[in-house]
Amino acid sequence: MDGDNSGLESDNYDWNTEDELEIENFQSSDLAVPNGDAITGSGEASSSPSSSNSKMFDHFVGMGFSEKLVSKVIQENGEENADSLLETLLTLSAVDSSPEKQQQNDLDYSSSDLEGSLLDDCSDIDSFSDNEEITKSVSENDGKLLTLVNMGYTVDVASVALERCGMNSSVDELIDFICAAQTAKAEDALMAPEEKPRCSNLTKQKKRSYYECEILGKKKLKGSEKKVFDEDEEMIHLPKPMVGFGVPTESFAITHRKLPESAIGPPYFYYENVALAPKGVWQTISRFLYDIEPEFVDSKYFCAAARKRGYIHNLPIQNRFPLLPLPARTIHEALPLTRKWWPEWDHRNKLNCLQTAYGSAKLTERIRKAIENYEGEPPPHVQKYVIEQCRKWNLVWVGRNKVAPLEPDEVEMLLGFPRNHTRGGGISRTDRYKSLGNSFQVDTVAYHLSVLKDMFPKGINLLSLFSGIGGAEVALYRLGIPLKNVVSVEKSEVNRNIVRCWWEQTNQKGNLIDLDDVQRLNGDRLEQLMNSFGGFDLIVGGSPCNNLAGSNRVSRDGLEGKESSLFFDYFRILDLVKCIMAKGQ
DNA sequence: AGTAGAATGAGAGACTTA
DNA sequence: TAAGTCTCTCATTCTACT
Repeated sequence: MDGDNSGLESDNYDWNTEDELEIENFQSSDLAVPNGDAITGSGEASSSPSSSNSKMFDHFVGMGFSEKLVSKVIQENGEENADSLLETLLTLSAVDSSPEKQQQNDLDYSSSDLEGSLLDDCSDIDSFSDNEEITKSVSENDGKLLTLVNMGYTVDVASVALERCGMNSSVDELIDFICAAQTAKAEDALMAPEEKPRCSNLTKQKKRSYYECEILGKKKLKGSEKKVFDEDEEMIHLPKPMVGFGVPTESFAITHRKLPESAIGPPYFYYENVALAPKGVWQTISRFLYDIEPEFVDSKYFCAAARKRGYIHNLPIQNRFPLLPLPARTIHEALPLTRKWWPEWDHRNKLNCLQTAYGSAKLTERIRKAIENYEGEPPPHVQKYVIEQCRKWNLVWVGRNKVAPLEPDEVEMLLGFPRNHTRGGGISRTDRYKSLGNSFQVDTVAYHLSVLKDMFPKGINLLSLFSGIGGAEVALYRLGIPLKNVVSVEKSEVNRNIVRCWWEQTNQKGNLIDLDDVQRLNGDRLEQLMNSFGGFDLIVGGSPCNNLAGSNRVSRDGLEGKESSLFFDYFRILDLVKCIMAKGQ
């Protein structure tokens, strides 16, 4: 430890939340949609001529233009050029929107409306990005209107916001206005008049718009303006060394931080994902999770294997303590039997990240043969090949010239789980590796959660989302924090069985409720559960990393990817719980 | 049907060198 | 300082085999 803590200072993060900047990025970029599909300029409408008419019509009506206006403009201009159609519609509607008419408009659209229009708008936005003249040709207010429409708001909504906030208002102010109106309306619809809790989702739609900006920003990276964009948009820098607010084995520690008002519990929450996500992902996650700075930690400071992860939580950070005994932190300590066979030319003392795939027996055989071709120490090129493969697949030495992948029980041990935690119950070896590879490093998580022990001597109620094999539950149990009621949501049946089995084996006194799908966990169900035991003390979850992880060559689509977009369900549920608990107070 | 083996790079940070 | 090199990454999918 060189005492260089600069990497941990707050200026190591760039929390540039300049709305205008992001909106600019948004405006001039291609569009992607939450399911991960990029929408190309051609658009669906033009790709299916048979339904072209109705689609173009529906497309603009769906954006909020009146049927009459759309019909008229299509009639006059044809439908070949969606860009010029939109321009005409925007110009006409801006002129047409009298204040009286706007006052009557209801600031009402559902999230599906937003998504729908976002989807539908793609071709237009893409084209706009290629045609700066169009943007320049409209007036300043038309530009703001266009920006809002591009972001998925209907023309009516955008017009009303512009009218109410005044022509000099910034786009950010306009978005704030729309968000506030939506929230007020949503609360009216959802809550009884006498009970309207102060709900943190006041900023939800705004945050959502940030998310959309992020998608666009990312797409832009792939374009010709990459360099400019990189310069303009400072990304989060990972701290070096990656020890978060502190780890037990290093002297450095930050013990105080100021959380944003909206971030403060109850409930406490704890979110986890891969540290090395595509650029912009952690900024988005952080913005959704109440602007809390992520704590990036490499579990190599806790055990013998690296695991670079980011954690966002609202837990206190002073008086943390580690699980005892402290785990072995070198390969030789963790796997003493390997020491005998470890060649001098293999200088590894830490394993790389324990992933879901593992080295094959055939590979280890090839390595053995490659080494056995030589007497004594193999030549440098062979050494290089062997070391390369060993690092790539986390192979360890188990005999003379013989390497092997870690056994599942060794992975369990390295990750802080009890031996045979994932064994049995009909799970295959491959699936054990997969479940373990997707799991928490228990010692790391427990260190962060340890502050709860004094606060909840009688135990906690836990909501565990994306539970996997129960890393959070195991961490809390090993900390000696009683688990009173645990609602565990996990899609994989074998994983649910593993947690259930562990629950029974450890003679838990509490109540375990397991559910299978976060997307089906709605407000009613949550309220019902929370009413039965009085709310959650802690909400833990590491949402899927499939579309964020560097190992994924096929679908590293970012936070809008098929699985990784489930992060938004984590946020949704967290926000719901906050609302319900606020209501109950 | 279930499992293991193998092929499939990009992206980004760390580090080195000119 | 800039460019080149090295290193690592909670994965996916197809094929062959039992």
